Amino acid sequence: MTNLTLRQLRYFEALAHHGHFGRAAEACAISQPALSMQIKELEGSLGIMLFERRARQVWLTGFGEEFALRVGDILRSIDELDELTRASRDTLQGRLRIGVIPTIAPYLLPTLIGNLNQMNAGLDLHVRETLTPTLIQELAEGRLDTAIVALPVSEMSFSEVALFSENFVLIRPGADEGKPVPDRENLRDMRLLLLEEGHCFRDQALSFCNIQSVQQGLDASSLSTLVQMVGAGIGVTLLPEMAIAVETGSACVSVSRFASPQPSRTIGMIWRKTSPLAQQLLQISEVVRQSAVTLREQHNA
Amino acid sequence: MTNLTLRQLRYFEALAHHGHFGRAAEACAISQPALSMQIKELEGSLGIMLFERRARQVWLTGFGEEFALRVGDILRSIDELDELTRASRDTLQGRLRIGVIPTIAPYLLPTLIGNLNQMNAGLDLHVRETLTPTLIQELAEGRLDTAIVALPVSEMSFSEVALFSENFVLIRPGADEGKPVPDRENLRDMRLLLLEEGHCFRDQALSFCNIQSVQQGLDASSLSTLVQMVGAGIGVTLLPEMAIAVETGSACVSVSRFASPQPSRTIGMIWRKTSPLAQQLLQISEVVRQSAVTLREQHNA
DNA sequence: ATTAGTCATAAGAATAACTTATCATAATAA
DNA sequence: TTATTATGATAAGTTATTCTTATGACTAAT
Repeated sequence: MTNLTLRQLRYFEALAHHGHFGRAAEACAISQPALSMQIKELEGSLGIMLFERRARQVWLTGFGEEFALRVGDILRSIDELDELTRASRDTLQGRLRIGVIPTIAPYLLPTLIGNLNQMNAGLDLHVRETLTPTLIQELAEGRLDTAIVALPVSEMSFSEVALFSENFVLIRPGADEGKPVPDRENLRDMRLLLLEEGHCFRDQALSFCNIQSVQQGLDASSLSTLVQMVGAGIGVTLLPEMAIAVETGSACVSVSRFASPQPSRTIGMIWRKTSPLAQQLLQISEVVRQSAVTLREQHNA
Repeated sequence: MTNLTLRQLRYFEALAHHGHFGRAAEACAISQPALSMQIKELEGSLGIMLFERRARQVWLTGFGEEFALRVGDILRSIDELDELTRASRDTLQGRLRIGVIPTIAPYLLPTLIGNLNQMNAGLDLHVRETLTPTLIQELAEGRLDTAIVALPVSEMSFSEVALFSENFVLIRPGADEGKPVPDRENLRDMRLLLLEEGHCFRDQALSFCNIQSVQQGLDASSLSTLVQMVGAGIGVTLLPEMAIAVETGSACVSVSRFASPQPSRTIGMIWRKTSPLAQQLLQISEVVRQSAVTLREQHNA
């Protein structure tokens, strides 16, 4: 048993509906014998008659009626499966697990989530905020669908697309407002406050200053803390552009741009090359890019 | 679209479960390429990837998970369909529409319904009580599955089985108790009360008396009424054996058997020769026969 | 008695599904 | 690195299923 087919169920439903082999067959776009055979096959494999055939009419047996009710439900479920598929084919639906580094997440996500939800009704967004190495591992293991990180990541098995680049600005105590902006050489002699080990932004800042490491045990766990420390006069720090609006609102600090070439980093999106979502992730990346643009415009306005 | 098959869904479920083409194929008792092809076919017809394939692992995409949930429900429904079928194959389940003539129904049905329900848990019994011509028509039109009537019905398109025969007894006013039992010739001269036109029992009674019709407009609509009329001294009547216990309980009437050969009729069951229920109806007829036997024994005890 | 309507059956053609053999790729081991 | 192993994809050919057309059988209506 259990070799009944959806085809048989569809033919069965048609015959139950039309009560006439010829017309049911026509409705199924097949010949009458083809339908007769499938019905016969179905009844044979079930071991029960579904229809009573009489000279000029065909009707369901009692069992056939019960059967028809269930078959109707099943075929409707199959139809829904089709609808679900059609709805998901182009626009991404369902779960999307996205990882974001901590120096991007708090600033970009509010806008991004808003944009994604607006464009994509059926999206179930799971956000993971953690350091790049963890994101890379979880992405590789299939526990994330994509991640927003600083490029490059240089993983052979990942695709990456650049989204935007953001400059770094200098944050000094409020009292330093108006003082000349130091260049990278001078910066090395100032007390530069940094994020904890593991944050890519720490490495990017160090790299700009051409130093390998700093000795003092004052590393902060968030940009927000860094800015507070600068406000307290403990030292200076760098901030990615995107964080300025949020982080310097309340603290009394001075924000200065560096002379060209300004330090910067490139933010991009990565996913497994094998990911079947590649197509849609590329679309998503466009939304992310647009969210960053919107954010910047809001800031400048 | 819409040419996805149950086979594909079963293979899909197996692969989703095992996460491994080879083992899933083994579980489906097919070769690995066969499964690969069906999955590929499925994904192709859907237009979406269901699995992400990597070197040593295969997992569901987000859409695939949603898909799997629904597919699981559908396959379980199909399994239930099988169970329903297995349960219905031998013992009659579901709706059974049975017609019974009015001179049998009130006496036989209580016992019969009890027996059927006892033997047959899943039986949804619909009883129709009306005159033989109506029963025959509704049976022919497929609005009944079977009927219990007096034989013969002589319809070419019906099968009939005899169930039992029952004698007719004479019902006279209580005061006639002990008087000699008239034979059919004498009976013709007594005031014989009958059911309305259309009742087969009316014709059977007339036939026994060798008369075509009676003139008086005193026809009753039920045996119960007839007995009440006899009790009131209006005349005499005949009663089928099965009705005696119920109908003569309260009225003050005399019950007498005729001399051999006693008048009688044969009760049988009929159904369309084309009915797929034939097999089971034959079983049902055995239950009806047994119910009549039980009834008679109760009466004689 | 003949005709028309309807479903079943038969034979052969077209499709679909499967099997075995083989290839390609990537992770593991040497 | 290089060889090995595990695993899924592909190709070619076979088998099974499903379809079509032609025809038969039965029954109701003319």
